[in-house]
Amino acid sequence: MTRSLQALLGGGVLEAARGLLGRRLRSDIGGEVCEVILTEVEAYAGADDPASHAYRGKTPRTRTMFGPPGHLYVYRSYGIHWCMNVVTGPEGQASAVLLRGGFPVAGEAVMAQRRGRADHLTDGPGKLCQALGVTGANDGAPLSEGPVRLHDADPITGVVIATSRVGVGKAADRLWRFVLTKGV
DNA sequence: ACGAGGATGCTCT
DNA sequence: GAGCATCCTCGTC
Repeated sequence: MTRSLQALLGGGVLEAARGLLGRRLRSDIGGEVCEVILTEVEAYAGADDPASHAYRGKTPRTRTMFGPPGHLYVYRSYGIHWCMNVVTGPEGQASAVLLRGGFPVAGEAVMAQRRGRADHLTDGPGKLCQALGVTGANDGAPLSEGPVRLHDADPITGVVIATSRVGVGKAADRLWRFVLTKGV
């Protein structure tokens, strides 16, 4: 019996990030069901993390990160793309896990249509949101019962590699990007 | 396989 | 007005 998803997300952000790897993420949006297994995530520790959007306190954009764990924090990146996070830790503590990639296990045709190409469907945070149909409209949605859900089941296991976060200049010494690779 | 450069618009100072 | 938690295309090797 694995630790429940709810308990995992309510705890420390690094443990939550590692614990999200290998889990199923499903979207039911626009009448289409798509699902991936998460393979790449990054941890952002709110007030303790200069690289976090929430580092300088609560703003209109970051309000959902200060809310309860287990909800989506979706923001627009570089004016073009959507990126999604899973809010973690106790309410009031703005930590979150950025979902950067996965591999498709359902709805590949829909993902390809949304992406406008057949390859590189979910290997990047903006691509993952586009493939799953996630937009700012999903910001704040609970992952337990909304259009985007995390399965509370045993995750796929493998070798986890830790690196510095992508596109982040601040706190580059923190190896808070976690990638799930195939086990031997 | 890899790297450089441009597109694009919201957020906060 | 500066700075982005990015992606795509087109050039090299």
